[in-house]
Amino acid sequence: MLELYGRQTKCLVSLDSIIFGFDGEKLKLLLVKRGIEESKDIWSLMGGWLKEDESLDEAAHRILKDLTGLENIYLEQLTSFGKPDRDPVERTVSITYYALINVADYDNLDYGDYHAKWFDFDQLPELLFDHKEMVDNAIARLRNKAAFHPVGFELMPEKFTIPQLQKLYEAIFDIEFDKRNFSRRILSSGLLTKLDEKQKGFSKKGAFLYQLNEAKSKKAASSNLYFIPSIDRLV
Amino acid sequence: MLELYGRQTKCLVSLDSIIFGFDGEKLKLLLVKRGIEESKDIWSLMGGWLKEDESLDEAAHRILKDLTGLENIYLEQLTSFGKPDRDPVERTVSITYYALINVADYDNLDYGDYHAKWFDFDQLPELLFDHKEMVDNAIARLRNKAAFHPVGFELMPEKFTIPQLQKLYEAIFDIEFDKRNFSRRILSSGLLTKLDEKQKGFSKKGAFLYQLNEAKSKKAASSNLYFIPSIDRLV
DNA sequence: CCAAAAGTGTTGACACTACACCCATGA
DNA sequence: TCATGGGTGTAGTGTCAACACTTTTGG
Repeated sequence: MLELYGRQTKCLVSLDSIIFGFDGEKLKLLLVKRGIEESKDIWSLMGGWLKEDESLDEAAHRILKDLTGLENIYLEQLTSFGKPDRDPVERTVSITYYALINVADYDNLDYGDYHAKWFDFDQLPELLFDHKEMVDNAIARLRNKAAFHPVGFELMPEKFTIPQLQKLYEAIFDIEFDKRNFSRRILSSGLLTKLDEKQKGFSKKGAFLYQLNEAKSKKAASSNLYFIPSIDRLV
Repeated sequence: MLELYGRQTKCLVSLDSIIFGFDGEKLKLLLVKRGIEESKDIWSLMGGWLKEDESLDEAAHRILKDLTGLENIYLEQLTSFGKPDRDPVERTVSITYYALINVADYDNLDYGDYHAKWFDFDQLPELLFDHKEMVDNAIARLRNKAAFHPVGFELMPEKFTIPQLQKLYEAIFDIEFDKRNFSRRILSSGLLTKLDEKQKGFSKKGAFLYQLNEAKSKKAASSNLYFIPSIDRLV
């Protein structure tokens, strides 16, 4: 180390979480209204300050819970942002996290004073500070991850249909897939268990419901076989 | 945001860089001896504190230069580490960076008082704090990246042979490749220009030297085609 | 002349893309 | 009965892994 601890400048550290959701049709992003003086009408990521005795992961979880009530979400760390003037009020280093959740499981979000709200990912409002850059970074990482790992299931309800899953991947990558190739690929992964039920109310024929095979998907999460065909050059 | 800026705790922020090197035979890691009171004999990553008016990237570059003299290195941000007790002296959040350089280009490193030294990657000494964890994280990222992008060339000298490049990839992944498949894959990428010279002094026959085709490799760096065969399940 | 490393081609298996028609049902 | 979305199969192509022998030359 170059210098002693004593004379170093300290700095605010914040955690900002990018929460992706899926409602069966479109990719969504969760945002809150920041409750402080200026920028009252600007939407923002779920952000807050790192406290004395918590780790980064713990802080990100605590902040998310305080702002939205969401608990036990799998958050993954992304990039740190630290330009000296990124927060005009005071210098802050911000570390981003992201998560994928199923919108239907968490639709009661008007929690506290923060008015968390789901936005269509392709119609985001203006965002605070450099939060747009954080979101761009996160979607890139999500695409990359989704191309090689079966992360999509985290966004689905417990029981889901293949066409629903396809819609999700189409939303993530913003392209369309051939449904024959898509279902072949997904089913051949062996991660899904076909149920004896069909989805009601959406299509007339009804699509079979599937469920994630937990045991197999644990294994698959750690490997890096690529998961979605014709994606390798898009990530 | 949950609370106002004023009453938040500030925190030391440090940058730690993991510098990988290759000497034609083995994968190397650059370490320095930390010059402060306790842990005098512990090797450490290139670390230092974030200052008032610099961005994270700028700080990482400055620190690397101060400790080793290395300049104009391409550093890429990795993960942040922030357990409350990770640095026993005082709470510090550390953001890691990594770089790939050719050992031969930077062998005059006994710079200042820091005694930067290259270690064989498979024979690292005990490291400071959680630096071992940082290194594990970085090698995983390097493998992932190297499997899909032609990053290996950054570690090679300007002119190099295919067998040398193969040794590098074998060092990174710690496995062996079939040399026919390896050279076919590398050459078919079109990134290399064959020179009219052979390497002298190593083998009796001598291997042809190649050079990176800069124009093509710029393009390839941004795409995500996977680069090294039979690697997809290893990353 | 021999040891040591360089260089080179083929084949079988598998995986991907492209593509079109029938099925089941609710309205 | 018809409109809507669900479900399925194949042929062609390309890419990957596996595999062994010849070449060059310094000692």
